[in-house]
Amino acid sequence: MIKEKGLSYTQAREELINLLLHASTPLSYDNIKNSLSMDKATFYRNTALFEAAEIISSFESNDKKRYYFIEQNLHPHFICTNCNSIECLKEDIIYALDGYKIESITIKGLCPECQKEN
Amino acid sequence: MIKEKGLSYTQAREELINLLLHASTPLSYDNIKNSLSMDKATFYRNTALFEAAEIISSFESNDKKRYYFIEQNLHPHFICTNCNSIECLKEDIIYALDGYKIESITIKGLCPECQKEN
DNA sequence: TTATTAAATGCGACTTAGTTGCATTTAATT
DNA sequence: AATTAAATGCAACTAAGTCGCATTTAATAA
Ligand SMILES: [Mn+2]
Ligand SMILES: [Mn+2]
Ligand SMILES: [Zn+2]
Ligand SMILES: [Zn+2]
Repeated sequence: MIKEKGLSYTQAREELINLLLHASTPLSYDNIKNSLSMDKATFYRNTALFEAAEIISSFESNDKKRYYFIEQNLHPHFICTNCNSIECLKEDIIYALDGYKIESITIKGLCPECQKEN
Repeated sequence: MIKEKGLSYTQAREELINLLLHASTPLSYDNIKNSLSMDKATFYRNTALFEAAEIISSFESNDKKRYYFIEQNLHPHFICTNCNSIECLKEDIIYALDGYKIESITIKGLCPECQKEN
C-alpha cells in the first residue's frame, strides 16, 4: 500500500496505516496518541502525505480535531454536535456530482441519544 | 428572528444576522472581520448563541476555520480540499436518517476546476 | 424620561490542535 | 559497509477560538 505509491516504508508509517486499517471509525491524533510510538509532528506529516497519495481521507469534526480514515466503500459519517460522537452510516447514499471528485461526506446534527434528551 | 427566540436585540446581533442572511455561501470570521464592527469574542459568542437557538448552522472547513450560515432549505455544501472553495449544492438530496436530526451536510473533494489541473 | 440592573461587549491574556526549523537518525541504494 | 537523501524527534511557534474582567448598553421599572 505504502510502496505502491512510491513512498518509503518506515516503522512509523506501517504503524499508522495498521491503526487506521483496523479502526471501526475515523481517528484523531488525540484518540491514538497513547498507542503511537511516533511523535506528533511525524503523525501529522505522514497523514498529510497519505492524503496527498490518496491512501487515507479525513475530515474536521466539531471538536476542532481532524479525523483520519481508510475505507473501501465511500459512506457518510455522522457527527453529533452535542456529544461529538462519530458514526459510520452504512446505508448507501449515492452522490453523482458531475465534474466533482468526492472524498468524504459528513452529516452533522443530533444523534438519537442526544435528541431524546431534549 | 432574534426576538422570536427570546434573545435581546443588540446592534452586534443585527449586524451579524444581516451579513449571514445576505451571504451567498457560508462565512467565516476571517471572511467578514473587516465588515464587522464587533469584536472577535462577540462574534463567536453570538454565533454560539445563534446556533444554540437554531437560528444559524455551521461547519468546520478544511482550512481549520468555522463557517456559519442561515439557510431556508437544507442542502449540502461542497468544500474543495485543494482550493478550499465552498459551494452550495442546490440539487435536492433527501436524507432520511431515522432518529437523527440533520443540521448540515458537507461533501469534501475536488471541485471541477481543481480536478482538471490534475 | 430617567434610574436601575442584568446582560452584552471590548480587550487582552490564554488555550490548544496543528506546523515548522533544525539537528539527528534511518531507509534505500551503491 | 559506505553514502545520502529522506524521515524523525524535539522544542519553539502559529493562529482560530475561548475566557475573565472591566465597561457599556438594552430592557424594564419608576
Ligand atoms: Mn466509516
Ligand atoms: Mn448554501
Ligand atoms: Zn450525540
Ligand atoms: Zn478547488
